[in-house]
Amino acid sequence: MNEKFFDLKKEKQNRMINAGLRIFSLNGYRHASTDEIVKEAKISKGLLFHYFGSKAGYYAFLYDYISRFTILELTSEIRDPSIDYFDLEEKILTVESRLMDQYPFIFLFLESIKLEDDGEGLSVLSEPAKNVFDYYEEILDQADISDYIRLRDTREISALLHYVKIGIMRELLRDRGIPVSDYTRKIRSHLNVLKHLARNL
Amino acid sequence: MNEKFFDLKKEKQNRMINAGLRIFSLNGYRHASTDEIVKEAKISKGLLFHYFGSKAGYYAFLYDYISRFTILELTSEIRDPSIDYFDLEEKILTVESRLMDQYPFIFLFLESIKLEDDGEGLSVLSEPAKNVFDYYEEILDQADISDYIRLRDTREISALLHYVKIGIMRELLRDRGIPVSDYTRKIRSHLNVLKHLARNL
DNA sequence: CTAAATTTAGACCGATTCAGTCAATATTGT
DNA sequence: ACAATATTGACTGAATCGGTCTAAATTTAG
Repeated sequence: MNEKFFDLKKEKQNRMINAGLRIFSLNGYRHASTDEIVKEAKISKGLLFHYFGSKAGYYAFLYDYISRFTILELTSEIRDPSIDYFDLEEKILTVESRLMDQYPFIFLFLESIKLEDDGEGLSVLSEPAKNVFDYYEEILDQADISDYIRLRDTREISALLHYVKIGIMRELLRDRGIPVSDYTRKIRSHLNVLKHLARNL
Repeated sequence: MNEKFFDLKKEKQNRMINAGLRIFSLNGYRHASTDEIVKEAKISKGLLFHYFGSKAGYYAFLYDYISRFTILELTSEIRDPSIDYFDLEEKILTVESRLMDQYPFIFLFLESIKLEDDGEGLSVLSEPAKNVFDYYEEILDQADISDYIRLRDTREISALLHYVKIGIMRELLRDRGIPVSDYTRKIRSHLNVLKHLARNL
């Protein structure tokens, strides 16, 4: 990629990043067209290829940039994960909300990579310092669950919460008019239901 | 469509139906190619157009057939929805399992229609007798929740369960080797976690 | 102000993919 | 054996694809 991309105005950078996150999440690598991406980003086609060289290069950049950024934000906010499990989940949610304010489709993009089956798309994904999903598992395993003795472990609730998050984010994909804060609020509400249920075990 | 489709061997009918359900769920109407569908269904291209006339006609058939079939199975199995809420959810799950044995991607297909934004794809969807999603809401609202006094209503748990179902089904989309029974078991396990939590309120 | 350097646009290209057709072949029923 | 029906897949023109390139717009330097 062309490093001068980072000299562009932040707003334009984000438009170019968000367009890719949305179109790739929606259609997968193969069916995501660069025409659709530049239209969404409101830039010319030449510009995309000027900065990223190729569709594959652009895809690789997005994955690398977004996964590093996510891990960075999580590590800096959550220095000690051995706190109460639901407090940790809330903290994670706070970080995710902030990330989504800037990149609404960030987690749908990461999720869509799990479904990716196109050879070219897959071959181009670098393994960033530490895989995002592994990182989640790692910190959630350190959480304190002593308040919920009847809960053997939290994996099932974490998985459940993950499904809820993805489900609500996919609703965001549909209607672009709805602000991100609405989704954060919804997710927090579901988290509270679960917390409430678990507290009373 | 050509009604003689129903004279084909059931196995071939189902192959033709399931291929469409999978490819349309995965890619949406516009990016789902008939080439990919006939390859998945192991039939020739001519055959698809012989029975359904056009891509749009095929899409319309799938929606109409699948949503009628789903409602039919639900109504015949659940004659009285005013039973205990979690018992009702289990009953629904049983019907869904049976449906997924025959059409593994049935609910992902219905879900994907919510995201559909292609003009031609949308214009062709007939409103079947009663919308599937409305039907779900209707019966779930009749459930008995007197055992869970602290639960104001079940909407939030139903929504949560829906997200879990869709999430697990999407995992099914990835790896075609895994049998449907695995997914049913997983969903049932999550349902049990929720039931267990709610019972102890 | 001007000229050089840089950024951006979008028409354009050859290749590929698309929905749909159709003449030929295979299968079925009598 | 023969007619009727079911099925195939090569083929078509149109559209779309990733990527290029020249020229215009904008910014920077003197």
